[in-house]
Amino acid sequence: MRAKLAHRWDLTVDEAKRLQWELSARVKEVDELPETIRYVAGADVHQVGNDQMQAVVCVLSFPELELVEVSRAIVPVTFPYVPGLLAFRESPAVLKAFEQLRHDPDIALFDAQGRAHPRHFGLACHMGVLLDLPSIGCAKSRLYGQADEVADEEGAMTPLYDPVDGRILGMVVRTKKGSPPIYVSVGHKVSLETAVDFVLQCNRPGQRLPEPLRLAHIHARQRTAEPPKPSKSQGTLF
DNA sequence: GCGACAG
DNA sequence: ATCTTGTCGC
Repeated sequence: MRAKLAHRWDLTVDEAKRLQWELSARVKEVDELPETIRYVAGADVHQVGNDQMQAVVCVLSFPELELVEVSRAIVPVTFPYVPGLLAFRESPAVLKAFEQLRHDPDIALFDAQGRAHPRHFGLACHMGVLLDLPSIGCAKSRLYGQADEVADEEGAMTPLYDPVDGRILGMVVRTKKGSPPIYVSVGHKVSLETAVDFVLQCNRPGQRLPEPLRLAHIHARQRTAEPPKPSKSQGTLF
């Protein structure tokens, strides 16, 4: 699937922040997803070497959670890691991986924040808006917001608040007893309630991360076996 | 000025 | 994210 909205990515830090403020107004925090979810996507990005980003999108059937497709894209690094501007570093690779999908997902989970972001526009919101796809942010650690401690019981959760206005930005969820909680927030076209419920439905017992992201993480870690470059010596020596 | 800071 | 093996614990 291709993005329905596009913009340049080679922006300055200030321009990028301004764009986030503008685009954050386009986020829809109400459920606007298909009656029946057939495919769920999980996207993760890993840095390869020092100058390349590799994105992997895994599409799983729902609610079976069986892997049906893996898309992979490698793109050169064009933006530094700046807290709050992760999307400008990883999105080009993510969008390319989504373009190559043969099975379009009904919703996508991202290994990043959604509305739980200083400008309420984390990577999950960014991808959801550009792809016009229901999306959910599911990060392994906190970027922005305050929350109480979460009980160490599977399924326990507590709200994540904006320190400025007290608004609820997301939910801190303990998906696995004894492990750090995950930060779930709205990406696009879903309510926070639906987002949390969906993440839990994608979670396999004993796992900290929802299956789509767990698999994307595993696949993204593996470097693509370099396609044998056409070489004169190949097949012509001797 | 100081601490915090998705991946 | 990455540099990196074994190891302590359920």
